[in-house]
Parts: sequence; structure tokens; C-alpha cells
Amino acid sequence: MFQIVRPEHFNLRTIMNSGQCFRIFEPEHNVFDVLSMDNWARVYYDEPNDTYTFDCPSDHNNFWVNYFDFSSDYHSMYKEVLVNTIRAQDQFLYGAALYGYGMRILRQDYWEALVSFIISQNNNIPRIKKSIEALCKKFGKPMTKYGTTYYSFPNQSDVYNIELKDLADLGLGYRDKYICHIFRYPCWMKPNTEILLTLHGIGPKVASCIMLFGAHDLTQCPIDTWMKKILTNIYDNKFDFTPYAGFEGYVQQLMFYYYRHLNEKA
DNA sequence: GGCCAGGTTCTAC
DNA sequence: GTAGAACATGGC
Repeated sequence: MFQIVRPEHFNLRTIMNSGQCFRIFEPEHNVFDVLSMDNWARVYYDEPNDTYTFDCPSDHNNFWVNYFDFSSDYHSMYKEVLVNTIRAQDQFLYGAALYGYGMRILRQDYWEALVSFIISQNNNIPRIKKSIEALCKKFGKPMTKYGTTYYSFPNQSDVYNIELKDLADLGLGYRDKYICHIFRYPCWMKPNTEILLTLHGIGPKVASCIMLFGAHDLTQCPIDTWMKKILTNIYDNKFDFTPYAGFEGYVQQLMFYYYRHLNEKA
């Protein structure tokens, strides 16, 4: 249990809806369930006092402080974005920064990110979430609190031996072969883009997401269908990332979240 | 009901 | 090396 009072650069609902993770839920207004591997924190948001209360075992406090990247300085990145967008008269990214205040790049588990973002390819977010929950329910361990049951994200030893037919009812579509293959991949190897790209079912975009969200490499800038639309429709393919060197992934996340909002996706 | 989704692979020049 | 089709399936 710990509290975050009037946090700077932390909005849990923004993060939940930003498409970087798939296992944060809001079962009732201002009550959030955050899951990562076999960890579960229930987070109560006291809106009038802008205070988040994390209900979790106290020996898990450090896990969640790390997960939400509370030790990193988002103020300086955010300020750089504002200063540069004003200088460059970049209305879109300026608006994205205002709308996306409270965004952070989570430090997610590498294995969970690896599996999740393979599922994400050519897929929509509601369906990605459904498949992941089905995967957890089938191969994870039940966790019950507050009269609610979630299932842990299966670790590799839980799924190492499964066969393709075991994945048939998870709604994975053609990605089932990729997932089955990745279950036998030596995931303890150091996260590395070049190695990820050798794996069947992982291309540049998915590798970039895994490195950004699963290895906290903020220089990664995943270009998905939404980012392609942004870079062509808004910037005529002339957007310059150099003012944001070192935190391209954060800028990308602000753009992604804002553009989807403008298109009524979140 | 058709287009699209946090793409990648396969095939054909 | 690159353009285009194929891939499964459900959200909207």
C-alpha cells in the first residue's frame, strides 16, 4: 500500500487508454486494476484530492514504483516538447502534449510485452485485450480479491510445451503459429532489436514496441497504421524527430494517443 | 456489410 | 529490393 499525492505527469486513465499495455482495467469509476505477470494492484483514485492509493502488498511497492517509472523525470521531456512545438509552431504535437499530460512509458515485463505485441499485429485493441485475457485464463493462475478473479499472465514455463491446437480458442487468428513458436524462444536472452527481428512473426514495428514498452528503450518509435496516418496526413512526411532525440518513443506515444482521440478511439 | 485494426510473410517480378 | 496479395477474426 502506498499513495501518490497530486502526482506530476501521472494519469492512470490516460496510460490505460494509450495502447501501450493491455491489462489495466477500470471496473468502476476511478477504481483501477493493474496487472503485470502475477502481480495485481488495485488503485483507487481520489479525484477531488488528486491522490492515487495503491492497494498491494507492501513488499510489492517497489515493483509498482518501477512499473510506472516513477523515478524518471518526465517534466524535462514534457517541457522540451512544449518549447519545441511552440518554436516550430507545431500545433498538432502541442495539442497532443496538452491532451496527453500524465502519459508515462511503463516498464513492462519483457516476456509479457513480447507475447502481447505479437498478438497486437494487424489487430484492434479491444480484440488484443480479449485474446490476452483468454490466454491468461487458459494458462495463468487465478487470483481472487475484492470478489473478483483475474488470471496471471503465464510465464514461459507455463506454456513451454503447449501445441498449436491448444491455442485454437483464444481468437489469435493466424498469429497462433507465431505465439506457439515464441513460447519456445529463450526469452531470458538480453532484449535486442536485431535478435527480435530474426523471430518469425516479429517485424520492425512489433520489435520497436517490445523494446520501447518491454525494455524501456525510449529511442524506439513504433510506426503503426496510426503513426503512418499522422506522419503523412499531418506532417506531409516531413516530421523531424531530432529535437526529441532520446525520447522519440514518448513523443510517439503522445501523438498516437491524441490522434486516436481525435478519431474518437479513446 | 465492408472496411479496418499498434503488421508480417510470402510471392512475383 | 520492392510492390502486392494473403493471412484470421472480430470491432464498429
